[in-house]
Amino acid sequence: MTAGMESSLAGALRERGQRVTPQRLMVARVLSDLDRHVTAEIVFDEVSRRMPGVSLPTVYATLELLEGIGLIHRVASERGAVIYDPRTDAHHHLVCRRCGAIVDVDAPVEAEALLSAARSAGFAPDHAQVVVRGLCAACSS
Amino acid sequence: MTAGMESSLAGALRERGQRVTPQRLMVARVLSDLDRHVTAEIVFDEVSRRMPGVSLPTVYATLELLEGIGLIHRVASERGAVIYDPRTDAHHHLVCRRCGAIVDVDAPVEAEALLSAARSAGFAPDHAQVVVRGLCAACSS
DNA sequence: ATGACTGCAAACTCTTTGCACAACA
DNA sequence: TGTTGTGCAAAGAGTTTGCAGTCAT
Repeated sequence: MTAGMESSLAGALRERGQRVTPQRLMVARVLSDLDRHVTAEIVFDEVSRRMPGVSLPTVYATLELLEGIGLIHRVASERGAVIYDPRTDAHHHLVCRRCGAIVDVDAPVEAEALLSAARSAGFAPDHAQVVVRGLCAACSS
Repeated sequence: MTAGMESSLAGALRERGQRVTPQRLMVARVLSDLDRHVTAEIVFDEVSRRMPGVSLPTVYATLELLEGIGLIHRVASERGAVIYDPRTDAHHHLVCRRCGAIVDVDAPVEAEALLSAARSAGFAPDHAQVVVRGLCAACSS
């Protein structure tokens, strides 16, 4: 039983003494509804459809906020635009260096040693994510 | 005994029927001399110092070429600019989501299962790289 | 000789910033 | 009521593209 992203966000904001605004809630709702890799632009388009007038800078700011809270992850992106992923459970990504396609992979990877090493170095890790770069099926033929 | 990046590049180019140009060789030489995470801009500056007149688009094209050959790796980048890494042996990266700092980590990670899964999906992987996102020591205080 | 590569300049995309107004707490 | 957050517009950074001329093969 997972709390919706909207309520998780609301809780985190109150905890931090930040404001719960309709724009932020809408961005969270759109992310959990779309439930796939998205760019700021994609989120903006969908948010605009449901709540006209929300600005692109607000969407960017909210995505950053959600990442800081840990409700979404930022994925290494190929073609300029940053990709955000509403899936925060353990999984990894294949990234095509030619077309930029990003595909989920659910094979397990033991990265605890890496996270420990990170902490020893004074680094406060959010999460470890494997990025496999290469060519997708379409681009390698 | 590792072949210098320049000669590796020259060999790969001849094998592919592509041209061995002084600009390409210089980009390779600069990368192996700098021997650290670099942006296209950094490479361009150093190449320009040694061989004035080389253009930024040529540097971009050559970096892409070198990545395709496997002589350098592209690293997930935080702040706009793409980071290239001349180290191609197994290692991973800590990325600070606040200041964009990227630090090497040499802890081992078993990613064979992931690479197999990638191949099964028709994906032709170049390499697997773990990206640990979080806050660096300076930014978490 | 000839086709690939380079340089130049401009365009393009994505993202951030500054400032005035609005609205959550 | 006092900030924090938002919208608007513009700027900024990084990268790519088109084209004419050059050069490796």
